[in-house]
Amino acid sequence: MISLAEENYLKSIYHLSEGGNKSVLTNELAEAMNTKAASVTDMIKKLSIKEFISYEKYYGVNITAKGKIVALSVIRKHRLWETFLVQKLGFSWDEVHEVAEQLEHIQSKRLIEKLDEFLGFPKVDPHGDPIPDNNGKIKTQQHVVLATLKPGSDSIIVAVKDSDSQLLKYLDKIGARPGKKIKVIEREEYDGSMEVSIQGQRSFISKEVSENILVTA
Amino acid sequence: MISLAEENYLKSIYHLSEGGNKSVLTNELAEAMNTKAASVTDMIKKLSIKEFISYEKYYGVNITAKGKIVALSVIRKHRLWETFLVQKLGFSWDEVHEVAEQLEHIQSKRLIEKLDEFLGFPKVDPHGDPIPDNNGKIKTQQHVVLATLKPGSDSIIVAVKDSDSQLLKYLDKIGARPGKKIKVIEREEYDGSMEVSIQGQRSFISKEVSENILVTA
DNA sequence: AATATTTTTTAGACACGTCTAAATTTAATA
DNA sequence: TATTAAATTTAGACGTGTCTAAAAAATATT
Repeated sequence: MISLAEENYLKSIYHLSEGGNKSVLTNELAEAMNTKAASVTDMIKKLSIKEFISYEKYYGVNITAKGKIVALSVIRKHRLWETFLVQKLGFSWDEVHEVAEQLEHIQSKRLIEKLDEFLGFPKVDPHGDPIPDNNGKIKTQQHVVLATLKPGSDSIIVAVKDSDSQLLKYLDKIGARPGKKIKVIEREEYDGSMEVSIQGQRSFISKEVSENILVTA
Repeated sequence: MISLAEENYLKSIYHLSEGGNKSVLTNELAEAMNTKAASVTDMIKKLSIKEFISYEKYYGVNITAKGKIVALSVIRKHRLWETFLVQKLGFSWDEVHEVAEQLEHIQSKRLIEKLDEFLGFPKVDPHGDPIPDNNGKIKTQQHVVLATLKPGSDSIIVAVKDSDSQLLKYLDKIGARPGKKIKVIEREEYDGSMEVSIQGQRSFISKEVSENILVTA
């Protein structure tokens, strides 16, 4: 059996390693998990014994294939629940993260299969992030950070990086949701801020914001 | 904050005390919680300090008004989720209990309000048990155990006591679901078994079964 | 009423997940 | 390269919830 804490660690390691493509350092994890480095070391040892990660002292951890399966299962559940909350219960996309953090730990294969079916087998969640399938396969989206686009560029928003409620509320206000067309009108080299147009609505956005918006390449 | 274990104990105490109408003994609780008497004593002390129950050594526990609020909130969530699983996800009523045991601990007022609305503010769950309202008010149903009825009696099934999957599957087979009319054809005094008719379908049921079926008075 | 039995509580222990403070290792800097 | 700084691990502790074995209290039996 895998505990709630272990699931959360694996999910975090998966994300921080960008899907298992690089190692994750103790302090990074401590920051992400809102805990202390010493606690991370303890948990890392346990996950290592259970072979969910490989771990070399002082050099960070790497998630194993076995660990990835767990992480992707949790991520799948998280994103399906978020979709449910928005599409069926009428939550707005900035309200779903915390609740989904709890729902993602419900253990029932059947529940997730039924939920997936009930939602019409969605491919992405309300933030545009891809939902891993039943076998842990995830479509890595071909995307680019809005901040890197040059003036005149035309593209479509595919996802939002951060799930911070404040950011999402703001994006909602300027109409920036996955699927919408976005055009870069101007870009200020000094601070990286830009003027964009989303469905005719013009907005000035800071670099912090444009770095959180992912668009088609 | 109240822990998962504490919520489960309070729920159990509420049920065993029949809604707070009698005290609950340590061994009863241990049996219900699938744990040892010593563990129950430990937890009882904690719940007592937090004033969810009152407790006199060697004489069992009584749930307080404060404890009842917690218990009823958990029961409300449990029954709403069961309703969701059956009505929206297509679970059968014998499959929902375990999953609802997990879902009942999700902490989000908003989620439960939305879910309630999504389900059309149901008054009873799939087993016929009343769903407490937002303020912890619960309609105590006027019912009688089928086992006590005399031959010739006509009534309507209102609920099923046990949530055991085997029992529910069996009841499904003989058509015994809340809302259905049931007539006692004959009753064997020796072992308490009876022949009943549900929508024209005749079945012989043992005393164990008839004691789990609640009907209108 | 004295003794035996059952129920409940206490004492002491353990796994989990966390912490602080100190020690160790690696990386950075002079 | 010697020293300082930063990151990481170890040691020892704590709260939660559980357990077993033993002690204490209540109930039942002779």
